[in-house]
Amino acid sequence: MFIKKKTIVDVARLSGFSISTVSRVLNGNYPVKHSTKVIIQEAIDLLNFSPNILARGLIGAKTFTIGIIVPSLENLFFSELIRGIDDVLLDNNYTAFICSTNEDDLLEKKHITNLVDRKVDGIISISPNTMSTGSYYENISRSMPVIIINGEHECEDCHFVSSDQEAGAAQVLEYLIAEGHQKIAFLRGHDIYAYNIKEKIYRRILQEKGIEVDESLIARISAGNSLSTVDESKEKMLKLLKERKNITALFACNDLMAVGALNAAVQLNMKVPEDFRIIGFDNTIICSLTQPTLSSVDQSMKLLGVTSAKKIMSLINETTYLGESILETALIIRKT
Amino acid sequence: MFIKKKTIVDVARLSGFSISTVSRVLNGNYPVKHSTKVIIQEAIDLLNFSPNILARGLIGAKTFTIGIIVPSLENLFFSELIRGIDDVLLDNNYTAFICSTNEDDLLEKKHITNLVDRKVDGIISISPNTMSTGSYYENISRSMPVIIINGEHECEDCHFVSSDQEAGAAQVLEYLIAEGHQKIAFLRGHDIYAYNIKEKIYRRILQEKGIEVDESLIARISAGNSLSTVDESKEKMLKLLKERKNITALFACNDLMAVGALNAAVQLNMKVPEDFRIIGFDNTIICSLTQPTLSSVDQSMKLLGVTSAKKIMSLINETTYLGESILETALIIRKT
DNA sequence: ATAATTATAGAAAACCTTTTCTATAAAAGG
DNA sequence: CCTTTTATAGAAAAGGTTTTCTATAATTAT
Repeated sequence: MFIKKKTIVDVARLSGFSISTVSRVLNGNYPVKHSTKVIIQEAIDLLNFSPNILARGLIGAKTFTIGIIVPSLENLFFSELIRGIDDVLLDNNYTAFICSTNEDDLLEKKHITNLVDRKVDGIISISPNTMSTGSYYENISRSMPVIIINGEHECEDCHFVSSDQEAGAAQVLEYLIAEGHQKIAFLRGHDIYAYNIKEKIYRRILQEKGIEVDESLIARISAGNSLSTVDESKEKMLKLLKERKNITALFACNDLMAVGALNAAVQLNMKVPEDFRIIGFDNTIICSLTQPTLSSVDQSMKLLGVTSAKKIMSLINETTYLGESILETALIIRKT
Repeated sequence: MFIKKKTIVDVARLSGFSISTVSRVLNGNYPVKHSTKVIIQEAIDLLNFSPNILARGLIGAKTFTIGIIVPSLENLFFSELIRGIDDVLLDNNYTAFICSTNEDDLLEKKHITNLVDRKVDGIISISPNTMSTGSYYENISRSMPVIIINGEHECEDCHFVSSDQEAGAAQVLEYLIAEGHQKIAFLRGHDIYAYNIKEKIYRRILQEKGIEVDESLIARISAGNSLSTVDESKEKMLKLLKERKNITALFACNDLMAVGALNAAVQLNMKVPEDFRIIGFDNTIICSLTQPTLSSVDQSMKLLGVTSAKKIMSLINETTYLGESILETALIIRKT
């Protein structure tokens, strides 16, 4: 029913040269006489031929494919990150399988095995559920390059790229405490590194500053990166703010949660930031869309993406990459 | 350096049966004696074998891969759409190459040829630049199923899934005019179908209602789906609102543009919606995050995604799909 | 009991490349 | 002018599957 794509055999036949020679022209890795190169190139153009990447991958060479595993595409954090990765991949003729786990362990595992079956040349996983999928990454990191962004350093052969979440979180807490806040709530998602590390810093800084950690000020929602995160955060914060009227500030683990909290505050007719200061994390574009605009910690997602992509390219091509693997964060104070 | 993945040969050797029989167990499309099936399955499990999808694809069968071409991932419209597609793909053991064109013709063409070389089983393209890439789609639609979402019906062998953008746009204009607005601005992006059709309706409805179309009220920004869209729209609207102080309403082609316009109005201390009514398009989650919340036209992106994915699955598997290809839209009036 | 059928499983071709090995022709060296 | 080297290009193997064709064993029919 459908038209067949031209193969290297067609080019060979038309040009009058052998398959091998055509292949050499295609890859340019062996010497070919200029005149034959021209003839073959003409045939290639005429037939509009381009090599079958599956066959190329099959012979054991590279598939020019990597896998990107993200928790969700519904948080612009990941969109910007992917944009950074994509830019580098394009330059290297790579294409990505973008796999969204919807923050589901089982799905993440399924994606990993799928990517292996598809012989990707490497995997970049962003904020993975390492608690549960750790052994999977451990395993595949022995057979291909694996880069973990903003994840836990538990996998021996994995490579890591992270923004300095500890520093970012510390800045938030220090800023709030310096402003005189004592009752600072903390809003986080489920059990992954990105939230755990922030909670750890939250506890540490409070303690350092002599503020007792009040467990009832720590709120947790089920997932952190879906469209429903905003609403779930709002509900959670509505409840919390009604119960504990002396809360004056919130550190939210990402911007979606922060927006939810802001919506809750508005509904309760609280003045933001006078009655209630809110600081989010990631500094996604959403921060400048809300009214008042949202304070947040900038992670430079695009750079995070570019860095990890460059790193995985050099791992695949076995060249050395000399670049930072821990990127700076910066507290951006806006109107909340 | 890296560990080699087990192949069907390993399974055959371990189980004592031939490669063919293992393949038959794997695919379940030919009869195999129960007892041997059990033995082979044991070997498969023991070796943790799963078939190499490249090899599978190479023999001409399916690659279980489709390509998704989107203008951007930085508009949540596309995120939600992909989510819908993904859900269906997962059920069918398909994986997608998600290709973002950044609204660039050349890149879109590059993606298309790349997808063909990778032997995808089909392509879903969302809001493509058909003006310029049309012939590409025309071409590949003869060799594989192609679905165009919210695009122009210019490709003979392509299949189309769209939300009823005409009806949605008409509703907006009729609503605004019924409210008494006469000076209605229109904000659009570059030359693609999604914006062209809305402009067409804008002109038609105004005319029908006896309002003369004022060309200077039609504003155009360079691209419509990137992070910079908000700011570019804001600048454009600032200029327009300053020049033409009698504008009382705006129909923006998507939510990002509408947010930009809202920001402009706020900066000019205009009361929204009293002085200036804004209606966007797509009804992305952003609409409920702004203050005041944004009115918009709902497109049900997820359904759009699910529908096109189901359609392409039935095209690939040559089964018939009986479903709507034009989905309803609905005007959602919020606070702008 | 023998012939004809059916159930089951193996052998080999095909899919499209890359790459190693081999062969030829041209150039260089003596 | 003959031998050795070099430049160039072809032949063939390999990569891991699916599938068609073939072969054997088991069953059924006569």
